[in-house]
Amino acid sequence: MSDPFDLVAAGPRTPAAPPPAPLVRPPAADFLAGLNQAQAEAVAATEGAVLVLAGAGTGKTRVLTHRLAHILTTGRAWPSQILAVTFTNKAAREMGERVGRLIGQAVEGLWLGTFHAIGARILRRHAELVGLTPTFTILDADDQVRLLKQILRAENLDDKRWPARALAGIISRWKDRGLTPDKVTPAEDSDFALGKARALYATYQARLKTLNAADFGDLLLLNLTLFAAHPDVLADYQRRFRYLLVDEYQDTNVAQYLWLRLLAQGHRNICCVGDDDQSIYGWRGAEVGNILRFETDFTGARIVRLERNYRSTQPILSAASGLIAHNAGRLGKTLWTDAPGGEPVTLQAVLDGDQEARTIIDEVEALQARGQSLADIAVLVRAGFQTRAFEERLIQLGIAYRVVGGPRFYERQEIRDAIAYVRVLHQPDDDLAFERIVNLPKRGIGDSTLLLLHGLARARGLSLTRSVTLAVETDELPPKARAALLALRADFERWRGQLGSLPHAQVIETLLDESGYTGLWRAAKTADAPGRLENLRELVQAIAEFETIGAFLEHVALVMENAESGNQPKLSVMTLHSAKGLEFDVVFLPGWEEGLFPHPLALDEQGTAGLEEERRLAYVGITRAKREVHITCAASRLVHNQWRHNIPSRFIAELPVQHVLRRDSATPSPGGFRYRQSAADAYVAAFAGQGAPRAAAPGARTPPASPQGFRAGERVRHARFGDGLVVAVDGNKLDIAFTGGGIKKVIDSFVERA
DNA sequence: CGCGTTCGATTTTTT
DNA sequence: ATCGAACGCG
Repeated sequence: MSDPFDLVAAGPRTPAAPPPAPLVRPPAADFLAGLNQAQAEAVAATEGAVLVLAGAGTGKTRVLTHRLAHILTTGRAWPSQILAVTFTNKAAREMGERVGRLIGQAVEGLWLGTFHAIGARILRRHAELVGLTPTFTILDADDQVRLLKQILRAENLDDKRWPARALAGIISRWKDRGLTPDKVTPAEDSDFALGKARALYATYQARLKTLNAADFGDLLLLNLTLFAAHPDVLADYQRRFRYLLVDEYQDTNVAQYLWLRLLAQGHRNICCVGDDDQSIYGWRGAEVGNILRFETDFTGARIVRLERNYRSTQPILSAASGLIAHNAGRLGKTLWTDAPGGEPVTLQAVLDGDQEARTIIDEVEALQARGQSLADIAVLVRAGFQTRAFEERLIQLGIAYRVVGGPRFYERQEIRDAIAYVRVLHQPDDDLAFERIVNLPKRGIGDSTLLLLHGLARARGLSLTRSVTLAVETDELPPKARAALLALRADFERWRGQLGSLPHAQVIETLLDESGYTGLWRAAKTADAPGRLENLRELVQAIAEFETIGAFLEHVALVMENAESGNQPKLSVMTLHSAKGLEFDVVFLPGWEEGLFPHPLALDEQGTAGLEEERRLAYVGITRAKREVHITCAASRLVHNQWRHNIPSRFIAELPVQHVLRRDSATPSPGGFRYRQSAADAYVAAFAGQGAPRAAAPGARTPPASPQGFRAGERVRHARFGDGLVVAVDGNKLDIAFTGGGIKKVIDSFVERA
């Protein structure tokens, strides 16, 4: 059987071209200095395939940036010969800035960006080879769903029973796996619309092509199509990219993996950085398998482990390690730190969500009173709805906070509307954009007129804009609609005419005013209208910074982010997912209950993959903290206006008790409440954390040592089980979390210090 | 065609 | 509870 992943091994080796002269002349800074041994190894291993297993807080970004600087300043490659991919724009930006700072000058010409941005860049250069033009539109999730909804209706499928959203998800997952419609086998068809999903996918792709559009998944998938059909184009990129650098490799999906494999075949210098324990995006197509299989995928790959943690205290690391050790199939890393001391992770039971918010925010105030900046405190929740209780409390007390991961700038209604105008201006055939604005503000062009235009467009194989030109010549339209369309067409022609002579930003400002769109918000008396007008002004300002409207639209679709307002320190409230990659002094982890965390919808029917991903999420949460972690669970919670009663999360019981301090609520309260409070404490004690020392018993907290002197937190080696970390000590019996996975009880005389 | 009411759904998220 | 979409009436 041929191994589909044997591409690199089989590919011809590209002859090496002479290396360029060093970018920066001596004194070339030594980018290996100041790194620990593993970090230096990861930076110095420039040739061949390298996997850097970078545990949380082990200096991953440092390695990435130093590696880039090292390659550049030693003259191994020009910036334009390096491809560095990330998942988020933020990560790409930070990498670029930090490399620039290291080298002492901005690096020009680097292929540094997100998978999607780079995919789009390549695709635009060769668009016609995959049936698009270089100005193709990039559809976001919203456009995608609208389009699918139209297709479902056209197929007479009940879009209530078969929601377009769900279909969008199915198609995206297929694209994540690198599957074009013809490659989806009947067996893989979902039960969506009675097995019609494959056919719908094909229809959708055909529609995209006629719209001259690509969705996010296509940005990579069409690269694969392009490379498969045009080996010369691929060979060109393979020759170009001397060094490939990939961040967050554990989050790559199959399509991204295949893309990397193809591009890496030239010089075969690919360095992937990631952490299998922080893979939390399986539900959107990420394949942990990519990182687990790296050694077999890339022949002769070298693996470097970064395990020395510079972020957290030992109790925090031990708690996290003990928890994640319950996962099977890990590559295995054990984080450690030199830093002495540290507070145990605290665990507290509360009665309900409100009390949880009160308890946590009280603690935030106490921290603040001790001089702790709000900017270094975070509340990390499992699900979005949990943020509400905290927001209410924070508003009530007037504490500055920000909820990370709210609607993005370009997802706001007014911005999407305005951009739809710009899209029509830039590409008149953009039907989705046209539909959005044709009757906004109201011009008397309703569903019936639109339906007629659609019919005409389909019959003639034209775009909507073009069918408007035809329709206004006939008398099929109601006079009012006809006049409105004529006026709109004339408007667009006028604005387009201005593009030659006036700056685009000015044309777009005119467009928004003259179309009546700005007026819509000026007339609106809702509280958010001024803010929306402000956003529109910001948008126009943003346009001015781009050479072309095309470049601006690319930016909006792929890069644009929320403007962060104000620089006053704020408490961060966000989901565990958005917290990945961040760090805080103090981290609060509310909602550790069965029914919420692990989330029932994440637990798959069979197998433990879902549970393990939830556990990794918990691991990500704990490892965000530098100094303090506070976990809470509520006995009852009001969800969707219904009381739910939960037992504490199984993850609580999985924390090594030596590093957990159970805190009983000491809130002075009226009689009945007090009784119920102690009931909540007893409740937690009954289910979880039984062995954990209680805050009420001060002085009894010196970590016990085994007869051989082992203490929790120590790294040990066992002849049979390998390396591990002591997570608990009970007499001469040690609970050890082994690197290979699992916690085992071992007699202390069978292990030695590692 | 536009507005108002009713019904239904509600993990995690980037691009 | 709350938000969004869909349907039906004026």
